[in-house]
Amino acid sequence: MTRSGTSTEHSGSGDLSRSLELLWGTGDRPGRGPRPGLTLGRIVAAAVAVADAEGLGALSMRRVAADLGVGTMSLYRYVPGKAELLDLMLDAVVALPADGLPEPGPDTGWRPALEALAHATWRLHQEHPWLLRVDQGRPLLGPNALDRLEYAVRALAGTGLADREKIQLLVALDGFVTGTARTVLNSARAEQRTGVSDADFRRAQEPALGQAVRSGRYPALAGLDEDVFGGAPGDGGGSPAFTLGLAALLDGFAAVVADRAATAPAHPPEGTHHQPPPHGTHRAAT
Amino acid sequence: MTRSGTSTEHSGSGDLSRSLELLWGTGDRPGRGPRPGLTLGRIVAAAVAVADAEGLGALSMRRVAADLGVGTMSLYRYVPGKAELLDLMLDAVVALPADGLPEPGPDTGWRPALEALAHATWRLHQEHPWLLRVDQGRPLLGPNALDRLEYAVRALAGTGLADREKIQLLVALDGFVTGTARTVLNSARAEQRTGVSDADFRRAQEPALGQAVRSGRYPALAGLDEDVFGGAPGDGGGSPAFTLGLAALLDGFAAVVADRAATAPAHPPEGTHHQPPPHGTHRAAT
DNA sequence: AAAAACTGGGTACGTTGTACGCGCAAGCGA
DNA sequence: TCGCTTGCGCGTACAACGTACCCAGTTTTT
Repeated sequence: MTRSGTSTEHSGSGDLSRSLELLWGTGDRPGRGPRPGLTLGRIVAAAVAVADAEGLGALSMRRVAADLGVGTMSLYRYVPGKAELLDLMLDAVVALPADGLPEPGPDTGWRPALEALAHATWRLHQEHPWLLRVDQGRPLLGPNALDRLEYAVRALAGTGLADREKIQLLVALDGFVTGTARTVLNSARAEQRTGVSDADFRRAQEPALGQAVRSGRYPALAGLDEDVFGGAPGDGGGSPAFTLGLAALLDGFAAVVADRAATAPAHPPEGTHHQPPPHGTHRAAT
Repeated sequence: MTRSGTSTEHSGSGDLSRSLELLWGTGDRPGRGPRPGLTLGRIVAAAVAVADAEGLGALSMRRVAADLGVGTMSLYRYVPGKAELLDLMLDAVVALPADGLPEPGPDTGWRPALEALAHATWRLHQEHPWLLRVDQGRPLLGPNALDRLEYAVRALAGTGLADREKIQLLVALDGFVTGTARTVLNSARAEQRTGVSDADFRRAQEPALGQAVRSGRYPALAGLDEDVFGGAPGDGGGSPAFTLGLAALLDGFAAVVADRAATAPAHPPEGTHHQPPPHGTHRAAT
């Protein structure tokens, strides 16, 4: 991998430090040769536009170059390869919504903040359905991804949770959102790609499934109402499964938070600023 | 798509009924020409073996054919294309574990059953890390997938939930499991593919992240303990985030179940067999 | 024996990511 | 001012992919 000609479909290939350099963009022009005719930003934006409009399948280096009116290989002056381009696309797109999320102060609790974040993430995946199809090696933390993380951690600041628990909780929440989003997006994409609607699809399966169910091997399924799988999958505020699951998950989190607050009441859920522990146990996050 | 030569990376291409036919295998030999030298099962098994051992990237029609000692194009006598092969691989692999899951009788509740199912699904993804990388169009329900669904629905039989709610709950649960699995698998795969360990990775990010955090833009992150992201990700019983999230989610489900049991007490959580409603409202699931 | 139906698979095409290297432009030291 | 160095734009070439097409060979039916 990474060695011979064709290889990559994944993000995050070899040169990690190079990726980070691009992500955090020092952007120091050495000023010797001719002035570059392109910018990283333009390339990433063009790539995102292609993916948004026609899906990841249509995203090729040739295509991006053509859209920018340059030769294919010119892109490689700015980006080491497609993998790194995907990393950049990811961070470009995960910026928090401009209209803002409710600021999780000590007055408002963690829950509305996390709920808003979950909905924002859900919307993010609806708007960029290719996000979950990127063969992401490891989430390269760029500025925008850090913004998101910062917001999420800030939301949990007032709780008595240990730092490690906070991260685990956030990973679980993100996993839930992306997992359910994946399900809904797969259906939506299949529908638009094959022209077969969800209902048509179930109708087509009916002969085979009907026979299977009637075989007696699936008694519980046989007892279900007819159209249990129907019901407005991806609209507005998220699918019903998303709504139901999110509420349940946050309820569960609330129990954990209440428990930690009870056993270690040094951290009242309502407090102005705090966290002046002895000293020295804090430092930069990695 | 599906029209010109190269196209597919997704599962579930055009001919849906053909896929179903393969999945449910009528297997009627017309008996005229020479006897086939291969079987669908052998092809699918070989393909799964390749994917398990070397990942989806190594899975090509040429490779599978070579492993079976036949010409590449011979495979197309058995399978319409790679997309359908992937569908078959999926259903082949999602069979419930042979050692069984706790049978959700009226005596034992729904929770241990769903918990066991969630862990089984988690393990499934650990054993076949390529599963979540398949560009699945729509989950083609094969016999094994139906087994899984049957088990899950049976688990919820005793609860007072509406059928639609049961499905939503199960979709949410599956979304959570696959979502968190994806996170863990991405890390693991990145580590093995690039040779950069998780710890190395964080060390490599440290210069960029450290500077970013020290910039003051991320106060909440700056306040975190050092190694919050560490801690045995993918071992044994699931990652810490998975464990924590699953418990929380099931707690939340429990509240929903309790609520439904309270408002419609016609369905006691403990009951022998039941569900003889007037009649006619039931029929096959689709 | 001839015909029909089927299997095996070689060849060829279009598409992908990208290694390599050439020609040229812009700034620096002399 | 000259030329050297550095970097830009990009044409060509290659290996890998999925698979359309088609011919040769084998088995069964008539």
